[in-house]
Amino acid sequence: MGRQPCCDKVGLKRGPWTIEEDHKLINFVLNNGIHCWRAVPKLAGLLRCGKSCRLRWINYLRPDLKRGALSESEEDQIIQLHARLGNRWSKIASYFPGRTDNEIKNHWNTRIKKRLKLLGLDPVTHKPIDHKIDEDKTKTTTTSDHEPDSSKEQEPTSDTQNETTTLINTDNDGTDLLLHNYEMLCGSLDVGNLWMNQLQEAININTSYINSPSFNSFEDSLNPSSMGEYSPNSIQVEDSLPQQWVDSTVDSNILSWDGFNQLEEDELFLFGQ
DNA sequence: AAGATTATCAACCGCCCGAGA
DNA sequence: CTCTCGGGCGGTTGATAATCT
Repeated sequence: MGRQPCCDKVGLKRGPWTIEEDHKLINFVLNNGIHCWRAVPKLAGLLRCGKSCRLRWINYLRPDLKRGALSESEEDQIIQLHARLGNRWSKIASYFPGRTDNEIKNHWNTRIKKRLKLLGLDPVTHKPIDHKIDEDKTKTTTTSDHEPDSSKEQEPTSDTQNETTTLINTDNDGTDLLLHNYEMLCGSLDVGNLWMNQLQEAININTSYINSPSFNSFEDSLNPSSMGEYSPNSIQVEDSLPQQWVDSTVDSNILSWDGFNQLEEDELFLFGQ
């Protein structure tokens, strides 16, 4: 029998999102917030399922996303958190404001795994590969910390919390960091200014980028003839969302930047979801 | 230059869980 | 208590880009 699918998939679009679809989703979320993902595609005029919209928003369109490659220190932090938490990517991602679980998972699977193997470490156990068999033999007598028992949530205790967060931020608590970022997004900070700062940053990046050799390919990505299926990878700058918007909407009135400045605080609840 | 291989990452799938009826 | 629904999560796939031969 099985469950019904999350949505009626007949006639729904799949695959890469177009800029137009992104605009529709962004515009809808900013104007209406998120109450029910299932309803979003219909209300936003998208031929996508709610899950797909949610994923697109969380992994790509959220304004607070930090894009660009993960630094080596971030990698180290991920490794240590993975040793503690296992494949609980969302939990690991919660220690990296602006990073998504998908991003961290991908990074783990494509890079960190290899890096650990090169170091002679098992990516699963985080122990030397040569000793894996021996470790397995003794595993029954010791508690494994790399595959945590899902029945007992391994929330860091005050001690482990300190131990963990020191590697996140030497002079700050990870929770505080998250709360700080949350407050930044939802609290007293004017989101319009936040966005305008990012816009300014994006403009600065673009200004230098225009003079770079890869600007031609960047220009191509803006060519209306290529406005159908597009790949963000083709834009070879460390692009944040606002930057992409600048790239794609600078001459568009689909989304007015002025509108962000007018957002009331009570309209910002969606950023805290 | 062209084809083959590898790397990257956005997106999808299916399961699980919690909330609410 | 049971069932349904929606959101969230982790695993996986597939398209594209980058690199190699």
